[in-house]
Order: sequence, then structure tokens, then C-alpha cells
Amino acid sequence: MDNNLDGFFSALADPTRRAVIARLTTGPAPVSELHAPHDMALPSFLKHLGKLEAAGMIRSEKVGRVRMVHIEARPIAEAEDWLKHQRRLWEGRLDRLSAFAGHLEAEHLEKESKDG
Amino acid sequence: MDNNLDGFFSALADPTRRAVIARLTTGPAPVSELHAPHDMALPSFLKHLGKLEAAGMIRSEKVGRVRMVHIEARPIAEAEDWLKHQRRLWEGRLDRLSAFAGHLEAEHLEKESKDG
DNA sequence: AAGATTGTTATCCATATGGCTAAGTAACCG
DNA sequence: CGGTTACTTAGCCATATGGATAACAATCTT
Repeated sequence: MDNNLDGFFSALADPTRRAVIARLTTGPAPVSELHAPHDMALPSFLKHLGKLEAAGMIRSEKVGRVRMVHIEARPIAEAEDWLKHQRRLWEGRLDRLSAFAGHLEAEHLEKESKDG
Repeated sequence: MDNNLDGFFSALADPTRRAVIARLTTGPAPVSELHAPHDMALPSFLKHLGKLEAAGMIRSEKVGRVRMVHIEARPIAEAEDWLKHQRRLWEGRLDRLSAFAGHLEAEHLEKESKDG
């Protein structure tokens, strides 16, 4: 339970890094291409890639002088699963609440009919 | 695109705050009860609640001297949707790739997933 | 009214984060 | 070989974050 969720979520808590992920869903790219749309010095940008890689969300290999970056889908699925799980718990609780409310109402009606 | 995702994800990038969310999926609770399982001074803990509230993930109202806290589901769904969207793009790309490249690409991806 | 509960506010502190520049290394190109 | 490209490493800096204590405020409880 105490897995990489910290890294996953904090990696996603930045628009630059989310943009990189979004870009990479369309296919691998070299660092320079990933960097291009971001108004930021390259070393600053590399820190973002570093965080994504540390979180296990991307991987990269160097081919000649170029570093190719590609997405790693599993962490995204894990984060998604955590959210889905929470949402289901929450929805389940709503179900139980409404069942309980129904129960209360039934009791109430029953009591009323006895009293009446 | 530039919505509250920063706040949502960074709010979830902390185990204390995820624990609070997890707890709140089972129903509302007063601050003291939320605080109890966490080995941390109350003011420190309140900062976490503050972040969750700022991100719109929880709400709270004061009843007497007690503050009751409850979860706000929509942000969770939004974060989940972002992830789902990215995953679909990624999967869509895989579909397109395999349509073009056939079994060679499939073999490559299979190898990658084994390496992971 | 006194005391206990339950937050709240105000500081303070160490570390992490996100940006920068400057200078270095490792391919490729002519 | 020399220059250009594509990173890489090393430092610097400002602000944010996550923790702490101390003191205050409001509301039950007795």
C-alpha cells in the first residue's frame, strides 16, 4: 500500500510533467523534442524528466548523442486504480447509506402503521 | 486543461492526505478522529486538511466546537478522468502502431513488458 | 465559574522543489 | 581536426512544503 503512489502523484502534480506524459502517449520522443514547447532552460527541464523517470513513469535510452524517451504505462494504471478504488468505496458507502435510509424509512413506516 | 489538476495531484502526493481521503470514503468525520491515527501534531495535520480543502477534495463545517469533514467526490473523478484519457491515448497509439507495424511491434512491446 | 475538549493562529525551522547560469562531455558533420 | 548538436554536471537561489511549539479562542461538562 505504501508503494510509489507518492512519486506517481507528485510527478503528475506539475503541468510541465503532465504535458510530457500527454506528449509521450502519442509515441516516444528525444529529449530535445520534448523540451521544445517548454519555455525553460534545458537543465531545468531535465529535472522534470528525472522526476518522471524516478517515479517509473517514463524510461529512456541513449542512442548516439540523443536520448529517446518513452512512456511506461503501468504507474498510470496504478494511480488510476487507486482513484477508482477510492471512488468505489465512496459510492459503496452511498449505496449503504441509501439502503440504510430505506431501512429507516421502512422501520418508520412499520412503526407508524403499528402506532396508527 | 489548466484546471485544478495541480492541486488535485499534489494533494494526493502525500500518504497522510491519501489516508484521510481513504478514511473519508467511509463517511464524514470530525477533525480529531481524522487526526488520531497520525503521529503528528494537530497543527501540522491541519495543514494537510487545508491542502485537501484548497484542492476542493474535502469540505468541512463547524458544529459546536467540532469541525466535521466530508469528502468531495468530483475532483477524484476528474483526476481519474485525466489518467483514463492518457491511458486511452496511449492504448490508441498502440492500436494504430500495431495496425501499421504488425507483429514486429507487438513482439517489441511484449519484450518490453517482460523486461519491466 | 472552572476545567477539559477541540480547534485555531502565529512563528519557526529544515529540507525539497523548480528555476537559473556556466562549464563540461560525447557524438555527429564537413 | 574543428565545429555544432545534444545533452550532462555542478552549483546557486527563491520559494514551497511538512514538520514543530506556544499561545489563544470557543464550547461543552460538571
